[in-house]
Amino acid sequence: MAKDRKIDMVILGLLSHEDLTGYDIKKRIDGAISFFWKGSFGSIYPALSIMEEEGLVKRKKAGNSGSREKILYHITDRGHEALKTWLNEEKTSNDLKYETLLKLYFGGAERKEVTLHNIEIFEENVRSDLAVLKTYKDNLEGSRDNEDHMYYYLTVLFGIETYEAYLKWCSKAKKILG
Amino acid sequence: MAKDRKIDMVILGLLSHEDLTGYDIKKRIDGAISFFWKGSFGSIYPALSIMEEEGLVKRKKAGNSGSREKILYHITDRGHEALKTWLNEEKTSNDLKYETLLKLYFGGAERKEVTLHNIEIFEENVRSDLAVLKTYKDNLEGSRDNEDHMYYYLTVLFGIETYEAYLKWCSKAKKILG
DNA sequence: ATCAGCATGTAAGGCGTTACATGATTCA
DNA sequence: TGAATCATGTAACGCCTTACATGCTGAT
Repeated sequence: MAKDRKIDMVILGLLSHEDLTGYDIKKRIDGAISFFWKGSFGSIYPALSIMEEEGLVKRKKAGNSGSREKILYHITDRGHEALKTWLNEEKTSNDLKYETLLKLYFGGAERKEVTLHNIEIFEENVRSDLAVLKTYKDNLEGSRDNEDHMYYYLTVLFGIETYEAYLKWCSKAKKILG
Repeated sequence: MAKDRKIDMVILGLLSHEDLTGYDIKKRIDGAISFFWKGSFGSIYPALSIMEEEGLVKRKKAGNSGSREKILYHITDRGHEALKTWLNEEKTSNDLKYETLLKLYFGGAERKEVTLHNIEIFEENVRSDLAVLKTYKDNLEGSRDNEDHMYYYLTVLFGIETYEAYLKWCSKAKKILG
């Protein structure tokens, strides 16, 4: 297995719920996951090929006759093992790159208004993302169902908690700079 | 200028305060900045060479005689312009990769205890980082000085606010999972 | 008919890390 | 004298993004 390619784990995690095509995987990543991870076709398709060779996933023909194949991937037992091994690894690295904070930190090189404006841009983005997260939360709380949704629910709660902290900070920061 | 190499801006930002060697720059990045940005020698030294060619920084000899040169870099006017241009760009992308949340999201593939344990690992890391940030804050509030420290202070506040939100979430999550 | 979305993939290149190589200086 | 830290740099490689190339399918 690759040393550090987390996209593999994203794919295995998604496939542990259901069989998916590469295209489906991309859509899932662009959904709720996009708040804490990203991935492009250019990383997904090659990863699927490599993992197929490694026996972590396998193809399931959707049985379309003459047309271009739509490739459904299925997780294998070895794939499940790899996923579990990763979940049990102590080392978990969160790689956070806030360009917003970089600009803030070096704000002294420009007029105060520029920094204030940058905070406002950040604030608006956070506000709109937070609104999305809250609809996710409401939907999840509306439909009372199985345990699997709980993990999804917890990531949404995480997002809401941190985004609200961002907003609180924005107010404070604007006041201090003001 | 490179399309998207933010390390350039980190370097220019640091040099806008004082002349530094590549080694110094690395130390600065590993300090307070490390909470929201990272950088290694393997990216710093090449970036300095490229930026020197572009006229954004220039060397200042420290005047050491026979020994291996210690290279002090100084920001040029063009460098200052580049920094300001970047500060004024509307597009600011925060690239956050939380492996912790990835593991949480796919927690359904393992026993609940594994997820609980992963949350606890996260919680402990956050707790110790938060303690560091709070000492930064206390030091900054102790020494009442110039405006430049204000930007640094705001990034520290940001860290404290979000880390406290993380801890709040950890408690909630453990209760929900428990 | 045409356009958006479904679907798979490749190529080029940028960015960054890790590990290595080298040597000076400082302090116990 | 030996270890830690200062200091600069390169090489190999890994990972990812962007852009491109190609064609199908379903709705209006």
